[in-house]
Amino acid sequence: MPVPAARRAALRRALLAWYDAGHRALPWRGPQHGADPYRVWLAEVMLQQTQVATAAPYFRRFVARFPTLAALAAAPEEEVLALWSGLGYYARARHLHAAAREALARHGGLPRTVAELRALPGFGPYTAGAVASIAFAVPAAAVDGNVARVLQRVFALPGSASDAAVRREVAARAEALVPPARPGDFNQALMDLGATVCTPAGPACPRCPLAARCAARAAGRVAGIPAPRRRPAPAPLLLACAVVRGPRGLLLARRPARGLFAGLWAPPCAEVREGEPRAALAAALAALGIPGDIGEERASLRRTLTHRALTLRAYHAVLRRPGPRGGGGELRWAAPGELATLGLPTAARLLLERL
DNA sequence: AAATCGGGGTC
DNA sequence: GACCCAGATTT
Repeated sequence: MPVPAARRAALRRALLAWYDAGHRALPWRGPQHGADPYRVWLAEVMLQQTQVATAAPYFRRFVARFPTLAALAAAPEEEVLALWSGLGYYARARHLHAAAREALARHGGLPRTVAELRALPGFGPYTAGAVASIAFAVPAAAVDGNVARVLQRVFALPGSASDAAVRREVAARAEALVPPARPGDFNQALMDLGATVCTPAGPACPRCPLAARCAARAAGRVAGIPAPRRRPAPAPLLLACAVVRGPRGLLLARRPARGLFAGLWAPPCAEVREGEPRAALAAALAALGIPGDIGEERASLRRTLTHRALTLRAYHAVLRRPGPRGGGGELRWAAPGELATLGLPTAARLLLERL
């Protein structure tokens, strides 16, 4: 169903006026209108499935170390992951790094069209639209969780935001609504509104610039739109980890390039079944080329991720042969003071704190 | 279409 | 504990 032109114009006007009257001051929003495309991109990636308050300190550290796309492209992946450590969804960092190199080589910087952006690693429909509209003033939609919720309510589109048919309908409305002028401000206004006013629970409708034009409000259905999504319970996962100490610190192994905590450093771990963690952990050490003997359990930690109920158990272990010599490989030693500068997942940091 | 991939904020 | 967050990629 198309949005009538008059309604479209009224929604745009009300939203941009609200945005101009006092949007949030955020580290990636430059003082003047034209934002730095690299900073816009970095912010969008960090903000994927991540709240503004969580991402902001990471953003500051990241741009301090890598102020430009060229600086990022020149860095080793290892350092990029270290700066991402604790933020989660680490594939984002690897894709960001790969995309920086690719964009520099092929376009001399970030390309300016949705299609070209979309072809880079880590650019999905949302991020391509957000960067194109905010950094390059391309009238493209950028539908994130906030925008989807706002539009579902404004147009009274029932159902869960994860439903494919709902997503298609919301995307179509968003495309039709983005104005040719100030598309980036318009998209950010929708996001700000969703984050600060049209919140998932207990939205502040009396403060909403769109309240008079909101179909869900008119129908008294704001609380039921969108419908909550049901997630399956996280599957249990037991990881046994070897705590190996040497003269140069604690032994770390790089996680495999795919899967959980991919590419990060952690004590050598093995996914094990309840009951035989030691044998499985010994086999994992042998597979790494460092056979060892597994001793007593030293610490354990439970942690729930979105789709995993993680249990980590740390076992004291002694190598039968000397461990790795230098860096550059899949194994390394880390002195206690070094851990903070390395890319470890939060679960591993918390486990080590308990030793 | 469903699963995978973190961590934290919020009620 | 449930639900969500400026989602993308793989299967």
